[in-house]
Amino acid sequence: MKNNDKIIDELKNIIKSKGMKYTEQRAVILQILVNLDEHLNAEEIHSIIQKDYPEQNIGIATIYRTLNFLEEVNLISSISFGKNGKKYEGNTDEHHDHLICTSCGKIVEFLDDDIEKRQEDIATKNGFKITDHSMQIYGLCQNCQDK
Amino acid sequence: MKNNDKIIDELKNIIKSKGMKYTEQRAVILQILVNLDEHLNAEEIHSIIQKDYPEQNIGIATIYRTLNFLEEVNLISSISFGKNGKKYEGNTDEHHDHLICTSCGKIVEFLDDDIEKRQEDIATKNGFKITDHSMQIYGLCQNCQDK
DNA sequence: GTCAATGCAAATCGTTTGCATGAAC
DNA sequence: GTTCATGCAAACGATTTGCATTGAC
Repeated sequence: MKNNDKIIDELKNIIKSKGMKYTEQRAVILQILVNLDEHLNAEEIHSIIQKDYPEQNIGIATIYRTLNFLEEVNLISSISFGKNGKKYEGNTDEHHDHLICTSCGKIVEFLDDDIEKRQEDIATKNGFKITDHSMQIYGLCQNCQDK
Repeated sequence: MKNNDKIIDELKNIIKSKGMKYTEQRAVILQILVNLDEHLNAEEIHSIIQKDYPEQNIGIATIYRTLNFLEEVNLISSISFGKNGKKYEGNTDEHHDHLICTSCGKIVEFLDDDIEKRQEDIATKNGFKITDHSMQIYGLCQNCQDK
């Protein structure tokens, strides 16, 4: 739980520095994303709260508001699917990209230095500044190919 | 207009082979995406039709249905934005990827063989089959950085 | 004439917003 | 006590669906 405390401290600092107010809701949502090593969407986070934190009654609007805020201050990040909306994960130190199954939604994380470098080169060459280093490869995972 | 005829023939063949029916609407939508060298969303296509094909009165539902169909049979392809929805482009022979400005929506197409190869390697290593070879880099374009 | 495709309006899904209430400071 | 955050419900925008009508074959 040390990691946990650290990131909650970070949250508190950011909130204070922005003249905002620290709330239990924000902490719970951040903790879920940091602790569970999964990619979750707003609805899934809502369910987890109802199951694991039954004393909390967090509205779905608050979840969306909090997710937007946490992403803005870089404590979490999101990847978006064609239509299934967005999924979030707690930010770790290491940047990585995603391999996403378009059929079942399975996500594999990977990091490839060559691609990272090439990405930067291409962006620079075109006058772009990569803001979030986000890249996704869509395809079919083994299971879904077999169907 | 030769290119045009060719792709419309292709459309006709696909439609016939599937026991479906050829309609003017489907042809118009495909032609717009093939002729205009732009990335368009459903609403934009709708406007273009009202302006350039005033004799046609194509409902927005038909546009969505047609776009889904055309993408399924690989005559067009789409890229998706965070929330601004999806944009479509006519398929050319050469595959390419997209560099997308998250602020103004500007899109730059590029192709990098190294990345293509690495992508394939990574996908294969993880049991994935890349279905649509889609990759997007999000960032800020020159203009939007200057603001 | 049959069956698929269309246009329209209503429905749906994910997400956002307005507002009165409640909690943090 | 002031101000920000919350929960709720209503609003929203993009996309989909149900259904009667139209058009391709």
